[in-house]
Amino acid sequence: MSIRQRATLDDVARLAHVSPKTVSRVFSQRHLVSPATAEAVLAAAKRLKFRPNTVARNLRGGASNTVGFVIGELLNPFYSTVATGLERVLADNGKTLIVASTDDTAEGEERVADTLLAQRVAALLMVPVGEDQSYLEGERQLGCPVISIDRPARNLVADSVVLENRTGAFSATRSLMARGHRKIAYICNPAAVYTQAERIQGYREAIASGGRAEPTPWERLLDDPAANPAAVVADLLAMDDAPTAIIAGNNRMCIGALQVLDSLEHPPALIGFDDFDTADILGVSVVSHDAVDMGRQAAELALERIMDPTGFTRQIIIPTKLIHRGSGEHPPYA
Amino acid sequence: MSIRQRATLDDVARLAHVSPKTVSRVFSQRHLVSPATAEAVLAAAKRLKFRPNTVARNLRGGASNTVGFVIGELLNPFYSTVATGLERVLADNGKTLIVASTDDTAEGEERVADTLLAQRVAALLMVPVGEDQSYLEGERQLGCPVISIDRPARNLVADSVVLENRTGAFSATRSLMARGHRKIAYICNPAAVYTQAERIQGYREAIASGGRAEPTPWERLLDDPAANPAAVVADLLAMDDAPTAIIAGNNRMCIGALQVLDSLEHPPALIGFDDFDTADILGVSVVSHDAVDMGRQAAELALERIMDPTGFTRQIIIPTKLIHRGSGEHPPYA
DNA sequence: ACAGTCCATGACAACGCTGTCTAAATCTGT
DNA sequence: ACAGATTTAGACAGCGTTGTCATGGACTGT
Repeated sequence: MSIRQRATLDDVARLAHVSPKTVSRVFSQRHLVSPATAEAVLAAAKRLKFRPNTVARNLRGGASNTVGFVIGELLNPFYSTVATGLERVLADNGKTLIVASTDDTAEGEERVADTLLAQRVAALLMVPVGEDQSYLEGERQLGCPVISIDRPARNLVADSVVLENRTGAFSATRSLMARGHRKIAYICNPAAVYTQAERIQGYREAIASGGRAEPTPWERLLDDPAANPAAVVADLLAMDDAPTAIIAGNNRMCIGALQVLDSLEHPPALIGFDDFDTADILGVSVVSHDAVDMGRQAAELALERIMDPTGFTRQIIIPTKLIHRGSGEHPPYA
Repeated sequence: MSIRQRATLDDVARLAHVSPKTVSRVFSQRHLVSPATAEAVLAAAKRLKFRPNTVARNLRGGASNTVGFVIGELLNPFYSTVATGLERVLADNGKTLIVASTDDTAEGEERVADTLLAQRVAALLMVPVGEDQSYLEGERQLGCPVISIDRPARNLVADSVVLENRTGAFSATRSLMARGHRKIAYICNPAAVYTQAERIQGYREAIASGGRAEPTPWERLLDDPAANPAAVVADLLAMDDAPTAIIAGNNRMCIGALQVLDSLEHPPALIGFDDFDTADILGVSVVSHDAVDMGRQAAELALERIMDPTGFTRQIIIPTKLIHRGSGEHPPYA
């Protein structure tokens, strides 16, 4: 249980009878050291269980090998999937990923961003929650690139990686229309976020392309986190003029809808947004996307900006794809 | 696009006409500074957009506010759920979480552990993959606590947080037996990991308690990552003496089993291990656990060890709970 | 044999911050 | 009004590393 002292460059240097700088070179620019010396240094380092201190290294070099990811909640599979993609690319480039979650509040976002910036992350990746990211503008000017994921940052010059939401919703809606559906519901909660706004727009564009100009009476754009998805769907189906098809704007609504539809003999068609584990078993058609790839692209964008913080910002759009599994392909039972 | 210089303590000190140390105090021991001075310093800091550098602070203090988590793959919901619990507790205690994944290989594990240790994490949490973690013994003696999650570390003195695997499997098996099942299968892949070994033992103990001494003919303990879960289940049910109930040792096997059982008129009873998103909709009974809590407890253990690296190591056991949802409660159709 | 190169190594300061010690100014009680 | 305690602030060094520059010896070509 004895706690020994951690060996430093100087300790190794002393043992190997060389200068600290030579030891430093062995661990970072080996080619500048003669093989014999290097070997002696390595032997000494091994004996002392020496391990270079990245933190000190970065302090001196002014660099940083960490990248911060500000996330709503790691529990949400979407975030953790994106984080997977990030981590893979970053690890391949010698960077480590620091994850911090915001509890999905704007204050939380600012607080954790602050913590990460104090750690001098080389770049800040985030899924913005708040309405305004202008508080990061200073840091960006100080050379810390900000990459916004899933939704664009507001009031801030930042690169972003987003989904092809509108097209995804458009094609889901069109697919239902092509099968004869005219009364197509769109349900989501919360609705007041970028992704839903985009999806709703895609949905409406598709409906409009079929001749209907005004918003449909089957839209349920909620903003109450406590709303019960199943109840919303049940209400919808109890209407006089009930929809024959439902598009669920996100996973939670989709699973809520499933709970209701399960017990129906002639359930309405259902298309979800965002794929989930058992969707194929359940035969649920969804508008899917590759969240790992989203993370990957975001990380690559970050690495690029770390190299060159100047230059125009970019927006990368990740494609979505309608996957037919049955639930979205049956015609209206009317 | 101009990149300004980042302000340091000294810059702020100069602007506020005080010594750097005073500025330092304002940001860490405010009560030792007179209110007037503090205010002046804060004003100067604000004007310069100064942000204390945690890295430099830690370098001097010899401490660290980061904790590393070595993980197989963030994509796996179990890992990301544990990470959630970790992150919550760590954030509450002013620490940030660095996540690094190993691709589930022993070499990967050693490599990323090395990277994290070079970052001087205050503690190393890990889900061990390799057969031997003795390579960490040196670091532990150097004062970096190691906490092993989900499985105990091998050849290393380390605290650990594991599930009540054996009891979970035992009670699942007994529950099936109580409903009249005598031919109970246990399927898992891979089988050569601690958690499965424990679960299998619990299963066998339960079977033995019913009178059967030797291993059952319905065990399918695979170790081929490429094995198709559905095919294994189909084979099992095609036996002359087919089982009337199945216990799936993990999520993947459980979902595989579902795919087969779905099409059967009289499916065998099924109990899975580890809960999943749509298990309630699908009516799948499972032995469940609270992975967030696992993370939480691991983090608390880590914090405790950071405070006091000496002292006896502990093993925390997280309870498992059998959740009845239907699939595991029907009697044998024989 | 001699200037001009090249190579291996080292001395020194600095990265941004804080622990430790010291000094001066202010306050306390009598 | 004075010793002693307390408050406030600064000087200095050092955390573990590396950038920069300097040094000395071994090479090259003529």
